Amino acid sequence: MNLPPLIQTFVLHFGEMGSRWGINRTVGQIYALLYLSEQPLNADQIVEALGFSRSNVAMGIKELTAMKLVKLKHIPNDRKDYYGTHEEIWDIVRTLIEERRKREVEPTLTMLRSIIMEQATTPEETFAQGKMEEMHDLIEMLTNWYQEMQEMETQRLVNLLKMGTKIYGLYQFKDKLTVISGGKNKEEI
Amino acid sequence: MNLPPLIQTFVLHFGEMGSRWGINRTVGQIYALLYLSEQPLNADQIVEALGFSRSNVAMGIKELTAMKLVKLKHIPNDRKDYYGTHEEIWDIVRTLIEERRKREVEPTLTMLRSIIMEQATTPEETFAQGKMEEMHDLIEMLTNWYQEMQEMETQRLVNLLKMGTKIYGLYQFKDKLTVISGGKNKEEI
DNA sequence: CTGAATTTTCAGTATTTTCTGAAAATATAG
DNA sequence: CTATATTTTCAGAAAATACTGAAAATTCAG
Repeated sequence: MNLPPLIQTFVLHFGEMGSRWGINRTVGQIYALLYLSEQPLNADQIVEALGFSRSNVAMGIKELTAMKLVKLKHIPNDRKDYYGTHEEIWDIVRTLIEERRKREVEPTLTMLRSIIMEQATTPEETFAQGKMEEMHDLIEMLTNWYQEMQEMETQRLVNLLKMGTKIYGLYQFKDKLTVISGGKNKEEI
Repeated sequence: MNLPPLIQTFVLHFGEMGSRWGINRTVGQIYALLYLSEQPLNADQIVEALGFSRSNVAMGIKELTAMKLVKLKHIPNDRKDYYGTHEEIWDIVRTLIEERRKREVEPTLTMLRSIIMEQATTPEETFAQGKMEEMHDLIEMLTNWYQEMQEMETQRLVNLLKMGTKIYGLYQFKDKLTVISGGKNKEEI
């Protein structure tokens, strides 16, 4: 590995973190490198920077592409494939969450629903079903909430997050608010 | 493994999911089993239910205890150690997030801060620092937001989540709102 | 087409992680 | 204290995962 120390630290850290999140070290490092790079990089440049085998890099790129975290780009008059990340960081967050939702949350909800449907035959099973239903409802609530956030444009989302729980203060006044905001432009809140 | 099919499905699914989240299959299954169980279980009961070795179960319990997901309990007139999960599901969510924050988010923020402090010597490094700063600020914003949510009592949090983005409609009226909510009980929003 | 450049695949090897049995440590009843 | 019940540790075996080089497939300029 032959990188400016400042970049190397980040790349290594990201590799380690990746392995705690079901992403292997190689893949984490490749992603980190691309994230920090102003221009897209080709596979040989990645090999040069990180010191993995060419085939390992190919596999890493394949995985990142499947996760929609990395996009193939082309440079005029160059036959090589170049790869880059989303430039907007919020798009990265959205992609990450969306992919996990599809691959993990949805299958889990499906599994839970089908178990809840079954007829329990012992008190033990009845209790377990209750717990699973509770989990199902929680996951569904969080998913729905997230889905709404997903649809919001970034700037509004950021404002809302910065606002934090102060917004809850507003919620307490929602009834009063309906009154003044009423009339021609009355809005359902 | 010798479990009612309805419970077994959940336990196996949870084990697989665990491995995508940096938790090993055994640990995931032990947790799932304890989650579904009305009474706390001892290590032998877990061995019996899941078919792992006694030592593997001991290690799994140790890990879950370190993550604060499982608590040691005792049953009168029984020398054995029993283990159970939080009974309130929101406590589980809070614990999960809090532990990841401590183990992953905080070290990452520390690393990013220290890199951002360094003096860049090339345009490449300067660009990379900019990206790292962007990431730092994003993580910090999400963490702060989460921290506020963390402090909220569960029922309020649930209301807020169910409310979803509708709350954003209120935000648009916050200036008007200050007017009516003013007077003796004026509140800063 | 042809052939050079490039990417992808894959079988085998290396590494890492998980799991086990046996032994050590700890706790407690008598 | 002693004996027994129980939990924990840990070195090595087993399994899973990651990585490589070589070969196959694909792409595209001429």
